[in-house]
Amino acid sequence: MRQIIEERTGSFSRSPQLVEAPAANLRVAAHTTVLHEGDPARRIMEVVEGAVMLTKLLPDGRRQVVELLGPGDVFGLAHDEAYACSAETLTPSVISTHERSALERDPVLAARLLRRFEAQLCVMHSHALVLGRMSALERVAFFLLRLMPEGMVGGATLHLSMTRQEIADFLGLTLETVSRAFSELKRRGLVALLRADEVRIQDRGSMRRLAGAA
Amino acid sequence: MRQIIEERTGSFSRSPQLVEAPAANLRVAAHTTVLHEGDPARRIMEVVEGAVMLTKLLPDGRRQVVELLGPGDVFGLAHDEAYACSAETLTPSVISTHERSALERDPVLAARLLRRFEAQLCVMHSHALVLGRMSALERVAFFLLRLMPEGMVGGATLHLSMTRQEIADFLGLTLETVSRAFSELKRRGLVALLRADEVRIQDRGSMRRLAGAA
DNA sequence: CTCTACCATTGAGAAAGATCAACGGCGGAG
DNA sequence: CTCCGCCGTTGATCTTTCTCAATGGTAGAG
Repeated sequence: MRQIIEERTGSFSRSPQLVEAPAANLRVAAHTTVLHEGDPARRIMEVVEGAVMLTKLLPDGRRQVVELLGPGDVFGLAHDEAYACSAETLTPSVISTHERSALERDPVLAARLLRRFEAQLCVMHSHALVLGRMSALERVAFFLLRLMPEGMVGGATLHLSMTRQEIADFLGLTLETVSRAFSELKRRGLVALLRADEVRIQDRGSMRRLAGAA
Repeated sequence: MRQIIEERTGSFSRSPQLVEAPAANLRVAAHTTVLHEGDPARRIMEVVEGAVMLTKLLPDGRRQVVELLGPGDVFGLAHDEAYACSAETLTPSVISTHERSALERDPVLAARLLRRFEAQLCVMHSHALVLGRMSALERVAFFLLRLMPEGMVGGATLHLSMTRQEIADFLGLTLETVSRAFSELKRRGLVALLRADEVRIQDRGSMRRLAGAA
């Protein structure tokens, strides 16, 4: 896996204190595992460009995609010195990495991470509501609204860079249930499927109602 | 609700910069709603003593307990200037509150919050795995292990300060399913129920296996 | 151009959990 | 002390989602 295409020292978050804790920018292909759950947690990372998913596994192989990340989001968090999640790119991405020790030395970095952690924690709270209390159809509606930037015009079509299995692992469903939910949304006219991975939201109002005011 | 019993200016995190952003410690009775989802987010809070649960509601009344907090944990997070969750005490608690602006002025506070956010984000990742991929029995086992401090001796009994409904709302189940799971764990000898809210873990190994190495 | 993965869709049957309902116990109010 | 109300338990049934299985589409390799 780890098909890191390019690595260069970062022009990102450079500051006088950072002499021995350099930031590095990685350019990574799609479908690359950037880090592994359980590995020693040496660095903390930010998505600069692209999309990354964080996953956790149960011993028997059940998988949960715990978070979907875009530009600005932070990952590589540690519990007991080990990464709590694996991270895999969904699209070609640029990732900025920092020594963990830089957190104590670089207040600008620390402040940015603090703001971002707060945002990501709020998103996780919403996701808990989705996973704990929403039906399959509601989950898929929520997922599509979350991907579709608010200001996006009605005509624009959304490209999904996830398979049905990945969406299912994110929403706590099976791939068949996700597929059925897509078909149901299409049948109700809330959504148009140009291709399996090309979606247009037709009736945003009904989608929002389904997703519980997302 | 809001039965605040006592308020006093905090001896907590006092620092020279904090002249106009004082910390305040609140002493709060059990079963008190400390803040409401949607209210303007003016302050950020830390649990000093006691236990707090964060909840979110869907428009039709379905509820999810998104996080359980103990001493050191932070809440009062905001999305768009409004609290993302309601917060309710489970036991009599002491809560320290800070102006949000203190975050920019008090680096000690900011550093503490950064560490805590990272820990809470990791816990939320685990919880997503629980909600998305675990069976009812596994969820309840996970819940009990999470409450039972690691070092706790076999003989010690755990007091649950949550009703079956609250546990269900935390685990994404119904209260009946939670009750059945407790009975099943008892029947299998993994747990002893002295009273409905008094539990002893009898077979920690089997519990850990059920909970997927929690 | 064709073949071949892989991915998505759809259907039928099974299982887990939700819902509806009745009963029992414990604790606080009077 | 007794009553009443809330909470928990258990049972029966129903719904949703999972599981298993077959079929169809699409994109990349040869």
